[in-house]
Amino acid sequence: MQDGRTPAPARGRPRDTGRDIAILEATLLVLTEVGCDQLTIDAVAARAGVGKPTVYRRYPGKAALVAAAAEHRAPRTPPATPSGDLRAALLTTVQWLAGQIAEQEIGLLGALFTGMRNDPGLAAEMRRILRRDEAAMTEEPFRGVIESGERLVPGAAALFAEIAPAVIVHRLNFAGLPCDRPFLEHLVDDVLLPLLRRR
Amino acid sequence: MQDGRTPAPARGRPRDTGRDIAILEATLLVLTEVGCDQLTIDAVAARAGVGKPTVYRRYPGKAALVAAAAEHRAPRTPPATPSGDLRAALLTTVQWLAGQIAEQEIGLLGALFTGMRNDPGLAAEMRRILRRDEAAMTEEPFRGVIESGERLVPGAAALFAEIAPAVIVHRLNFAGLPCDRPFLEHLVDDVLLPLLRRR
Amino acid sequence: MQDGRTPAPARGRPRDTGRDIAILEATLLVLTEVGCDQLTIDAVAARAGVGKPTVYRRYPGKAALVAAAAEHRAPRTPPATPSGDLRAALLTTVQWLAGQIAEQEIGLLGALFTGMRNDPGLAAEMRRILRRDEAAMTEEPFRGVIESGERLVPGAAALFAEIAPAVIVHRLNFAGLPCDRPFLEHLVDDVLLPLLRRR
Amino acid sequence: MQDGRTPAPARGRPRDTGRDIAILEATLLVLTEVGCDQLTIDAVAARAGVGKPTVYRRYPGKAALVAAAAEHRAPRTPPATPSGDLRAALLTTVQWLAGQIAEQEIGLLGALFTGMRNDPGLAAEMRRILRRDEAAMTEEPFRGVIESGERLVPGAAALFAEIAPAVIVHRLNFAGLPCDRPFLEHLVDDVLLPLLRRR
DNA sequence: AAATAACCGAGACGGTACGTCAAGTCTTGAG
DNA sequence: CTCAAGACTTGACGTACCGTCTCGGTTATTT
Repeated sequence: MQDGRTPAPARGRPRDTGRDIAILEATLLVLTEVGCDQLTIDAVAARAGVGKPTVYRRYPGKAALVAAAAEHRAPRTPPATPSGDLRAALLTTVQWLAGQIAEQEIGLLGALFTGMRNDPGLAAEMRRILRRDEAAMTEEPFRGVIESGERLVPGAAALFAEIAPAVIVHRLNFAGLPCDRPFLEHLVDDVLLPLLRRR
Repeated sequence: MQDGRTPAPARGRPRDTGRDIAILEATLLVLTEVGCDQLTIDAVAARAGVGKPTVYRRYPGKAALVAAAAEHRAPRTPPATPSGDLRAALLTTVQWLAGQIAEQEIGLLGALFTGMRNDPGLAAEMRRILRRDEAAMTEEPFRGVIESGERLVPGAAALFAEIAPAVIVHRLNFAGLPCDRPFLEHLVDDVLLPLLRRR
Repeated sequence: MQDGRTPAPARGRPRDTGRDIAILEATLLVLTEVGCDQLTIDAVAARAGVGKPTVYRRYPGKAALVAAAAEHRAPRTPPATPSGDLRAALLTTVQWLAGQIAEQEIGLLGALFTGMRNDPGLAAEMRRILRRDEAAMTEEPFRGVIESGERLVPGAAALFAEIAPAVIVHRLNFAGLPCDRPFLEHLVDDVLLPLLRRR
Repeated sequence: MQDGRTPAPARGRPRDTGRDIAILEATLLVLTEVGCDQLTIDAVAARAGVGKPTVYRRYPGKAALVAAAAEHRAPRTPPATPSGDLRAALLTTVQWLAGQIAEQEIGLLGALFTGMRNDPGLAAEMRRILRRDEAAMTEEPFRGVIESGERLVPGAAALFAEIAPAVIVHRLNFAGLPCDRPFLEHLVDDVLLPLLRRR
């Protein structure tokens, strides 16, 4: 410890960037295999072919690791929606949304609950990630609609982002029911369209 | 599937009912003190004045114990709502609902995610408990309204039960924002009332 | 209460003698199967088809139970020995003795060590049993010899009882070698005969 | 594979030798305090100032731990014996031998019986230790005697090693009697000297 | 014949130790 | 200064057995 001024003069051996990626992808693999609370740092390190301290040098604990893995996922871009047909656009979006949540978020939710109580900063970070994803996925269906002259209530996109993910997550995790086509049509026809369309 | 005969001949020393209660109440105590994932069976046993095997004889693990403790809580009855005023009734109910979720469900959610992956039966059990509570709390606000002549869409209660808890849980846990008065008024005025009132 | 003279008026139901035997034989079985320290009261009770308190009503613990089981064994009578031939008599006896120790005592020795330190009374009891057995087995070879005119040192039987079992046990348990024919002949020819014969 | 001679490339952090010693000495301490079957791994770990897994990383169980502790003892060298006087030499040696067995082997015998059934390799190991000690202690008394011209039977040392420890152990553990001076003189005068002296 | 008292199987109980597992830190030797 | 490997402390895990007790029920003697 002889010099504190230089921000990062890269003294000694620099970190291997390949390890960063290997760790994150190993985390995602283990996460989907055994779930979040069964995930162990040892397993991640072994899967990534790195030592345990190499993981701890990057992340302070399991929660931060899972958060970083969530961040690392390929950015999820919602499918293009047909302009002019609000119902079809909403249906396409919620269908894709339900698939994403069902497939990928399952392990993440546990990590979120686990880590949030012990580390508020981490909680904020994970919320930021989730919000970014939701924002991306809720802009799409209204892009073409506005041009088409369909009349929507003010703040329709925000309302959609507030309700659609909530109802889908709640159905999957608390009701334990699948988000199949009939349910998604019910969601669009009985909830979203009545709410978002200008009355 | 009912059996007309005695379900169990009650061989051997019967379990001490006092211990059942002591264990469950100790669980609730520890749960609220340290949270769900920090809860240890040893702590529960010590708090209940009971040996560890006495806990394990009743529940196979932490998740089942927390589930049983949730079941054991005094049944939560929503407050009476003013007849005739749908908006006031909804506001009263969502306010109480938000309070319940914020205060009590905190530990349960973690347990739910913890146990769901390993034991589908346990997951079903916890969902049953949550649904029972939600059912009780969504019947109330529509009791007096129907008589009052206010016109509601068909299946209004089910729609309320589908949306209100979902949005509240999502806001608390994923957005990390409090369910304060302005939010609840927004929920009632901008989401629930437009949806439930006959258009 | 009209008669106080009988030491045990046997009020109430008397103990089932069949259980006594079942317990002891189950003890011997378990003892030879898993050894002494792996023996559990539960296993003995289960094997005997009785409840645990039925065992504890008779014996205060594992050590006493094993001691009683040792006592219960069929009294071991050494084989008849040829009169007049001291060497043959000794060889016959040590051969039988080695067989007894190798087959039966293995589990008992552990019990002896286990129980002796905690309960001096039990230790005395077990020593009494062992001594009784040894006494019986060391009288035989000298019965016919005395009449035959062969000259022995005074206290030959005691000397035999002091040395022969000691050397056999030591070889089996500490050296871990079998007491085969060559060893036994060595024991007789190089140790016992030179010692016992009047010089 | 460039070097076949190094037995282990010593990857990772090597074991702390200080812990090895601390564990063994703590084992000996606990052993002499509470005996062998009352010895618990937790107690040893606590006494050594060491975590339980640190003990289990080195030894698979209680028996192996006790065996290693026996091995670790300072090598026990018998006292020097007077040359030329066989009786005095034998008496000195058996006296010391009886003291050693009475004081130190107490815990070991239990461990031996405990571990022998489950792990034949361990049993062999303990026998090796015991034999090594016995070998050391039986060489001494005959060192000076041979020069002195006293005539001994061939294989006198082996005979001594075969009989003396056996009789002493048997008296201590099975007869439950102390190895006091009269007994030791009896052992030397009535057993050892008649056997070992050339007739 | 009825009452009494000890017996019985089963098994719950508090307790103690077991042996395992994971978390997060520290230490080595190599690069 | 980083890396892989792995030893380290800590602490909870879930299990096994201990010896005791409590239950419902049985069996003999005593009244």
